[in-house]
Amino acid sequence: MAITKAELFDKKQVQTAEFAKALGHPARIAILEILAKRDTCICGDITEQLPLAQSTVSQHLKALKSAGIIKGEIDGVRTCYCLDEETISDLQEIMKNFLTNLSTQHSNCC
Amino acid sequence: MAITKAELFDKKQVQTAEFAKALGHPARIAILEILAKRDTCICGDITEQLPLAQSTVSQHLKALKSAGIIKGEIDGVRTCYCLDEETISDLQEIMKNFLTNLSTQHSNCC
DNA sequence: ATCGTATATCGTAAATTTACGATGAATATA
DNA sequence: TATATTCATCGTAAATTTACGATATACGAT
Repeated sequence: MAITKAELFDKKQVQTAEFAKALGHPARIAILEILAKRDTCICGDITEQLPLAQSTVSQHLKALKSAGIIKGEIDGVRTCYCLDEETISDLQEIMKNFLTNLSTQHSNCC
Repeated sequence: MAITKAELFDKKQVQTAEFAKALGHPARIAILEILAKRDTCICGDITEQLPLAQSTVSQHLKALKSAGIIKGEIDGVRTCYCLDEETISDLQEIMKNFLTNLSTQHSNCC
């Protein structure tokens, strides 16, 4: 079962894992980089820049959105996507903390 | 198909996503934290500290190992796991770069 | 040589992910 | 109003992930 026993872990651990998971696909990394390159919101042209079908891109966008990393606003026919700076700050903080905790000490190992 | 069209993306993007994916489960986050808490290597007691079966923990360890984030050395009957400081440095660098690139500028959005 | 312990691997089941085409809903344009 | 465009969602298929128990392997201890 791909049931993740998330409830058996720390809230913090679950949150860290969820953010990491949201970044766990090259298409989503690429989407975030595309959004970052712009100083304005972006609509449909995301799909054109990726080697994936429109519906697939839409799915990845949904994943990023439900992780809170991007925002999407409807603007007429189009949907306007951009980064959610606030969540990205959190993400940055969480990852930094997690990773620096990993990298302190550890001398007499393997 | 869960076939990730990884070859269609940047090497850097694929690497970033792979690292993120390796961190994308609370059990793996927990394992890394357990390993970090020790200044010595750790063997079997990892399983005892997690709400998962031994075989499942072994699978997660394997995932972390093949991402290069931990090392495992056989020591008699037991296997001794510890963090791979070098990869963690890389990981830190990669994540920092990626995330700070996301968080620069972006004013006139949504 | 046998027994017990530690850990990896195998087999399996269920859920999830990734991907695509087709369809639907909403809006802009002719 | 009819048509075209944009994007989300549905249906579906295949691969992967997560999880477990059972088994295999390898070593240490008796």
